[in-house]
Amino acid sequence: MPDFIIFEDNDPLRESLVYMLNSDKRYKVVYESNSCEHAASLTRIHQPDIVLMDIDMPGISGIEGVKLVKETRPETAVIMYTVFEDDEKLFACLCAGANGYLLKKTPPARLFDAIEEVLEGGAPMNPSIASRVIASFKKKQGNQKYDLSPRELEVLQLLIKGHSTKIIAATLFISFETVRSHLKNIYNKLHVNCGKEAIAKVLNERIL
Amino acid sequence: MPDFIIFEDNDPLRESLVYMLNSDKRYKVVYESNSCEHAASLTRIHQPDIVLMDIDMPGISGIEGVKLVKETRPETAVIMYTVFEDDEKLFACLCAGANGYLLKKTPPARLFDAIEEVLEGGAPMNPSIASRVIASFKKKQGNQKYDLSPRELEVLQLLIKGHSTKIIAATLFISFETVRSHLKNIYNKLHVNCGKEAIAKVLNERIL
DNA sequence: TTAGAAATCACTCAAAAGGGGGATGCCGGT
DNA sequence: ACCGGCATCCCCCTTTTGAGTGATTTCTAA
Repeated sequence: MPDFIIFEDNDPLRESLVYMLNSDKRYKVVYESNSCEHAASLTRIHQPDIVLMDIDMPGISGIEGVKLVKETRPETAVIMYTVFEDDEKLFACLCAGANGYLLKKTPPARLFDAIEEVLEGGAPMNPSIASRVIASFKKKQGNQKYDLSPRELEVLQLLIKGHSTKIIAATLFISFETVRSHLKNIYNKLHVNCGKEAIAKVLNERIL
Repeated sequence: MPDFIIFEDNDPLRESLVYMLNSDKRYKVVYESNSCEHAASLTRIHQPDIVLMDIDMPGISGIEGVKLVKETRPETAVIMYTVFEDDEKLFACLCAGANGYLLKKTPPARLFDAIEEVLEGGAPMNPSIASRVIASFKKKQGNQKYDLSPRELEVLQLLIKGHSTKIIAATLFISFETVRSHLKNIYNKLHVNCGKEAIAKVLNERIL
């Protein structure tokens, strides 16, 4: 049963979302909040599968909120639920790692579809949003969500072939210790703790 | 009259094969080579009906050779003619598209039978080879070429999520040392030396 | 019935990997 | 001129892993 957290400052709307989701026995809202103030710690504590996030909230915006959630727990799917239709906020959210982008005019039934869609790894969004995203692909290349340096990429590519630190060092003609440094930085950027996790993450999420 | 190409680096053997086949007025050897270096272009040029292919050759192996021939001209029948009886090479050849697999200990008379067999669309192979192929089909469904036990599969599935030995042990409610035993066996069966290589191999070759 | 697998656990030893520091030099932007 | 990112290297220390051996139990198939 997927766990939800809802960030939405409009009280009636938030409550009706909570009510809707909890009415469906497939879902469970484990937390609701009217601000992104503690998005990171809430995510760490509740380990939600899906986060519904408004953009326009007092204090920390939903765009920052997405970053906080994703940095804390990248596997949590974040669906933006907002009135904003302008490109700037849209792309800011997607760059921050949002999995879906729904307008508040979206009928509730479509919301449930969207939830199922993200659970299956999809990226639900309104048609008008989708077309803008497609259009942007002509130039925008969303590779570096992990912001790895060129050298780190080289090291990572060797790592995911299963090579040891020694072999990587020999291959790149640099010292063992340097490779270790790169690996430490890579692990931090990928939010993993060891090479095995890194390989698993990269290959499963086809990051490279 | 079916045309032959023979790839065999052992000169006396290759020459005797050529002599044998050309002595039979039903067959014609249109080319012979001691390496698979130009297997693709030779196949394109001579359009052979049958290729006799050794496995162990300097440079490009016969296994690669089969691929080259089959990619160039799928209707050409390839008969592997080799001393190797081990499963790994056998299955590699069959996966690469070999039509038959004969051991060099096969008497010449049987070789002619085999040629007729492939010309009729059959798949000639020595009984010992055939039995291994049949045997492999029982398990081939579940996990493919690596014959992992059910428990080993469970461990491997956790491994490729990047989990540590400790975590795997806790997840399966077995001891740390048992997981280590399973991992050692898995590494042997996958022909790798460490977990990172195993993850890389499994995910890159989408074995699971 | 017995030989062989599968699964379980244990112990040793050495190598590899991970986490924490810190240091240097280079380069680009403010 | 200064700061930050990048790449390079070094040290210390702990944990994890790999490799080798060996043992027990259970179950199945020859």
